[in-house]
Amino acid sequence: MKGTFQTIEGTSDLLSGTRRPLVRIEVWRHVEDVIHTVMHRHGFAEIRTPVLEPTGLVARGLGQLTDVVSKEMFTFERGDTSYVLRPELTAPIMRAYLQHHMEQKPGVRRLYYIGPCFRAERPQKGRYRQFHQFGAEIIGTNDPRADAEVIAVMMDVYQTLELTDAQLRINTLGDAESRPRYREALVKYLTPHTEALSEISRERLSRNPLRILDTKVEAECVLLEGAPRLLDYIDEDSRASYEALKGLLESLEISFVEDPMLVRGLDYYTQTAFELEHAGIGAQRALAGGGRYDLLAPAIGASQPVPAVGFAAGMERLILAMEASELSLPEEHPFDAWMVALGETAGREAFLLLQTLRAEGLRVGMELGYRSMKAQMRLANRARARQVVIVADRELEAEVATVKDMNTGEQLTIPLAQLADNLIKTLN
RNA sequence: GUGACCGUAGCUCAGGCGGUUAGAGCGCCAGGUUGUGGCCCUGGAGGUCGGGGGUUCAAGUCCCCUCGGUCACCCCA
Repeated sequence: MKGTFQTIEGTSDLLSGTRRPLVRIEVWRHVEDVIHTVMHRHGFAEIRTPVLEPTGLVARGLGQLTDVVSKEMFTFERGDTSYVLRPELTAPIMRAYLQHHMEQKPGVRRLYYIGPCFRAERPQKGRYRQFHQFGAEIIGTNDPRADAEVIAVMMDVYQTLELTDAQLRINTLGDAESRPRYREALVKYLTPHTEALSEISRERLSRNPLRILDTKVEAECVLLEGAPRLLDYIDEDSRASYEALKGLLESLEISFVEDPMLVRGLDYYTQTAFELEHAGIGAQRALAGGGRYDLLAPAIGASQPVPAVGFAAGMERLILAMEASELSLPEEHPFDAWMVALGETAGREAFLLLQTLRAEGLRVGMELGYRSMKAQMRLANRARARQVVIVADRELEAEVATVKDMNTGEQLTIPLAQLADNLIKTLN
C-alpha cells in the first residue's frame, strides 16, 4: 500500500472488471462509442487538440476574473513560456479554428471533441481534478437553427444512451451592448441591499454581478424576485433569436423550461445559454452546459467576432447519471472460447492453436504456465467462456480436440481441421 | 481554498471503559474428483491496523501532526 505510488488526488485509473461503473473501462468505451456514432450521424467532424495550451489562450478566453482562471488552473513555466493543462475545450477549439483558417472553408464548421480536462478544485462527487468532457460547436453562423442543432445533437447523445430523465433549462443573456445595461440595473437594485447579501455575493457585486442570479442562498433568492428582469433589457436581435430557438425546440419536441436566472460562469457567453441537469448525481448536478459565444474569438486575438455556439458535457457526470437512473451498464466481455491444455507438449500446441483461432476472429483466452485442468476450467468459467477447447496428448495423437459447451456441459470430439468452423457455428 | 466524516487482509467490514497469538465473509491458491468449471466440504497463503510523533507498564483502541479518501461549501461539465 504505502511505499508504492498512487494516482494523484482527484485522478483515477479506468480499469476492466471493476464493480464501480465510474471507473469501469467497458462503460467508458460504450459511452464514447455512442458519442462518436451520434456526432457522426449529425455531421460533426471530430477534432483533437493538445492537452497543453498556452496559458494566455485560456486566461483571455475564459476571462481573468473567472474562478476557473484565477484559482483552478494547473500551470507551469518552462523557459519563458507559461503552459496550462486545459480546463475546458471551447477556447482551444476556437484557437484551432482561427489557426487553421477554417473560416476559409465553404459553409459552417461543425466540430466535436472528447478528451481530458484539468481543474485544481477540491474533488467531490461529480468533480475531479482530471475529468473528461465531450462537446460540439457550430462555428460561422448566428442562425438560431445552429443553437437548436447543438441542443439537438446534445439531447440525441443522452437519448441514445437511454438517459431520459435530465432537464433542459434555457435563457438568453443578451448581446454585448444590452448585457452591460442590465448589469448596471442589477447593481443599482442590489446595492441598497448589500447588507443582506452573503460575503461571496457581495464580492460578485463588483466583479461579476450576473453570477449572483444563480445563488443558492434562500434569502438572496427572495431578494432577487424583485430584481430587474434580464429579459426586459435585452436587445431586439437577441430576443428574436431566442424566440426562434424556442419555436424550433418546440417543433423538435425537445422539452425545456425557461430559467431567467440561468447564467454561465465563463465570460465568453452571450445570448443563448442552456444547461442540462440531472437530479440524482449529488451537488454537481449539471450534466452539460453551453450557449453562444460570439465574443470568444476577439478575446483571443481575432480581429472581429466569429459567431459560434456549442455545448460541453461531463463524462463522469454522465456515467453517474446513468448509474443513478439504473441503466444497465456494460460488464467485462465474455470469451467465445477458452483453451485448456495438459502438459508441456500439448501446452505448446494449444498455444499455436489459440493463435489460429484468433486469426479466425474468435475471442479466445488461455492461461499461461502449467496448471491443473481443474484450475484451468475454473479460469474459463470466471472468464465466462462459452466453450472450452481441451487439448492433451490423447487428443493430439488423434488430431482432434475435446470441445465442451459451458452452458449445457455437453462434450464433443472435433477434428482439429474443423475446430474453428465448429466453434463459430455453435456460437450462433 | 473552507468544513464534516472516514482510513484494520485484494474487496466489504467486525474489533464494549487501552491488556498481550488482530478476526469474519467474499476473493485468491491447493485438496476432496490419477483429464473437467459453476454448488458443497477441508486446508492454506495474505495484515509494519495509512504514515510520524506523544501519553502509558501496555496503543488498532487515547492525544497531536501529516498524508489519503468521501461528501458538502465554493465552482462548474
